[in-house]
Amino acid sequence: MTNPDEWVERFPGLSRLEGPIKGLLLDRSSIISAPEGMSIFGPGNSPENMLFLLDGTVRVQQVSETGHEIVLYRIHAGQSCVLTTACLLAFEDYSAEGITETPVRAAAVPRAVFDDLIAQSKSFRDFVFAAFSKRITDLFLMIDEVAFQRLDVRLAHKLIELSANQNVIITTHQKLSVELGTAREVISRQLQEFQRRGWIVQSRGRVALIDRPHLEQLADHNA
Amino acid sequence: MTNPDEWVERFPGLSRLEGPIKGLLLDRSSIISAPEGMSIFGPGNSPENMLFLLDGTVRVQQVSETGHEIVLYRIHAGQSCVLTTACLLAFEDYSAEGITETPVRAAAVPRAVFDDLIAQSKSFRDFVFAAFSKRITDLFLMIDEVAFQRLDVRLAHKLIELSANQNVIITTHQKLSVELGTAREVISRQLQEFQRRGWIVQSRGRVALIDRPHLEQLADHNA
DNA sequence: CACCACTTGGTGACAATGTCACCGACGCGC
DNA sequence: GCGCGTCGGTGACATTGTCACCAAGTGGTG
Repeated sequence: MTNPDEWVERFPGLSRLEGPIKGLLLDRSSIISAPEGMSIFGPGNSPENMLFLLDGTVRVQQVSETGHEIVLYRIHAGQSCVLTTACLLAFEDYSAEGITETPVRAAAVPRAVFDDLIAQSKSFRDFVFAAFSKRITDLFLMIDEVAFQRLDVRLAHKLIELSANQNVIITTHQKLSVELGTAREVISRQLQEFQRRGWIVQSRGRVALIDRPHLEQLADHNA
Repeated sequence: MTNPDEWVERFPGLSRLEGPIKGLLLDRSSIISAPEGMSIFGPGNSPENMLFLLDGTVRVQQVSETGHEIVLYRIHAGQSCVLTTACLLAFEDYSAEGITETPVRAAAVPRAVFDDLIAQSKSFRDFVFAAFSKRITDLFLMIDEVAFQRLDVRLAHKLIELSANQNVIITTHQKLSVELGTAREVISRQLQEFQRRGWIVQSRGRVALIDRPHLEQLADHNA
């Protein structure tokens, strides 16, 4: 029941669950996999199950009526898609979409089991509400950024976030513009400016971070 | 237990609750009031209770580190502050604030009772999750608007929303700029343009809608 | 009433960002 | 090689944000 090999133990928020609850979760869930670049939920594709991500990341993005795209957030290993799933169930016609950014493994929990868990376990309730709360406060922050933050600051921030200990980012100007909800030309100009200052070096489909301290200083500017 | 005078009956999402659950909710909650213009939650002011709004509206807005403000959403009679409260409890240091826009009456439910209700009633769970989901999808839409929608379209939309069957809106350019997360000067210019077109008439602290059809047409443009 | 402080709104110059049309360079399959 | 799609660059222009400043209204006070 508390076998340390089970996936539940690797979830920071779930390892503290009561023993029988863990058993229920393990018995009634199944492990699924998906390759990179696959849409796991989106318009006309509501999943039947609540997903708990074991490995990989899922990018959640949105396409507006004007044709513009923007990345809303990412779901990483150890987090759940519960809120996005819940939104899909509640409002069939919303436009967000979840796409695997890497090969992904996840535990799928049927809705009925999910509801049982909520009813029976305070720890599980706390986990779910914490996830909702975190997501909502993150969305508040994102609104603030999109509305008020300068683009050079946001871009520097995003470069550092995407680099994740590497000094080279494999991406295109187009993809970066979707990350920030702006136009490709704007990204091109900003990256040119960063390169002129000697902070980065660009090549086709690639950005190399040369002067991380300066980028971080700009990124922290009023953030 | 199902007395039609009780406040629960006036909540679209709660009137279908099981009888004993209604009783618990009624017995363990208390009715509170607040005057207009009061901050009912915000930084350094976490409420002890979950609130269910009986009368009035609460405006939730945010102040960024740059000093800019933006209105995130409103809570109307028949809705709950649950998610905002949950966020406050989970993340003490977030910057959103709830302000009464009218005199307000609300039912206050202690956290422990709230947790009991979640555990015991599927209907109550559905109510709470629907509220969370609606809020999150609304925030998605807001991000889309802030990032991609033209300001004239957003302003026309906001004027119609704020007018609510009246043809006169009592507000200032400053307040409108906070609604849309932009600058006062920008609002002034747009309203001048609307007035030049004969759609509105401005006076100090007041906007009169003259040509609602044209405003609506602009507001629906790509939305 | 005069005086003062504050709010509200107007204005022009300029910066930052978004939009559009177009171009050349690169990579890939044939 | 050739064609074709992706990637990035560029200039002109529109929209929006920022800043400094001003003028008119509003309300309080002596």
